[in-house]
Amino acid sequence: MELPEKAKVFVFHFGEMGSRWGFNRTVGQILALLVIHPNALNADQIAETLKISRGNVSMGLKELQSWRLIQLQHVAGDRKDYFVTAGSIWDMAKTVFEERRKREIDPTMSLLRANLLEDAQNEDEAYAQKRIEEIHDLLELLTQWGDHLNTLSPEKLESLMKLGSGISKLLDMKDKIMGKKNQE
Amino acid sequence: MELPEKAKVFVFHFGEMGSRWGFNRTVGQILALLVIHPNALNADQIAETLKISRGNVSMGLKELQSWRLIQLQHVAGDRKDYFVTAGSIWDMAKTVFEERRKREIDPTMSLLRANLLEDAQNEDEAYAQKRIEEIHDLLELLTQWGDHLNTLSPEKLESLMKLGSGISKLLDMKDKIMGKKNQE
DNA sequence: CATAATTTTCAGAAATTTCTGAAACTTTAA
DNA sequence: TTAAAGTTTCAGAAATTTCTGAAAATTATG
Repeated sequence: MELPEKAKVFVFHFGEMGSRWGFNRTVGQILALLVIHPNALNADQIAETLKISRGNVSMGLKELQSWRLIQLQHVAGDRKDYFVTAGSIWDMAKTVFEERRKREIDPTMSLLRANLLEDAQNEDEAYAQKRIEEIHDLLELLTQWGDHLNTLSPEKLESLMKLGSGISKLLDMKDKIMGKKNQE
Repeated sequence: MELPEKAKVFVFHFGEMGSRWGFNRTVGQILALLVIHPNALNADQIAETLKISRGNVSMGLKELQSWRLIQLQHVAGDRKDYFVTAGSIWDMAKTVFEERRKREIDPTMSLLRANLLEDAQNEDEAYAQKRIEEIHDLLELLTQWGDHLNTLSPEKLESLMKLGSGISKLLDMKDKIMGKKNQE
């Protein structure tokens, strides 16, 4: 299956960018291909289209499944495994955030927390701990906020994001109405 | 300068994680070292502490400066260049977001936009364009939102993030008050 | 200006990551 | 069962990234 030029550019770009998002070039290419392809594809088709080895495709598909970004789909009368992307673009973005958090933020948080449990032996260590605490608190704030946003319905989330500068006004409004409640 | 065990663990961890955040191991280690160190450090001190070559440190410092994460600082009576982290942890996080956006999101957006300007030649291309448009719109929404959040004062931003599930209520409140205004 | 101190550069070495393809394994169905 | 169809694994090859260290370039000082 020969890819039209436009599609090629897209797939290659996502190959390069893919590495920024936590996976390697071919994994990025496979995902991009599945995103723009209207039908489910099997491993042989992917290998042929991207001109990569069958084994590499197998590993890439496994990786994408572990990221929950693609799904196996059976095609009637065909024994091969076919794959499609899992959910909408929006769903996939959410999944990438969640997975990256699990893989990158959570381990860091544990490490920082463990560090903060120990006693500082001198002034320098006390300084280091202060900084580590700042990092920890920032990450905690960010991840908790992410969790909250995740609980919002897509519509609410979208309307929140589209508020733009309205957010500032809304916050003022809230402060006026809620008043001193939270300042005791 | 020998690093205490606790500091070592932190620095090495950020070395590993650093690569996730867009730079390589030594760059991550140098940044981590500067974060927890109370005083400015020069290239020789960094090289000795991290046991890496002088040339590598030079490249790493250049990289961190291009990220605007560290700053040159002169020490009276010393000709060497000393470095400290640029701003608070919060400032640095903001900077990382901004820089990554510039390096990763913006080029992707241009590519997607260019693709959308072309006409689809057939049904498959039309499908691909639809998906590409979804990605484009999502990225645009995210980056614009990021821009808005960036304009908020740190206090407001923090109070917004700490709202937690209050966000949902606040949005409902807004809808009630603003009423049908936006639904015409 | 000369030279000493410091930083930067960059070719090649080392380390790491990714990829291939043949062999091993699994599943299906005759 | 057995064999055919399909998938996964993984050792070694290839590609890529990172690192070193000596030489070149830059900057400061007497």
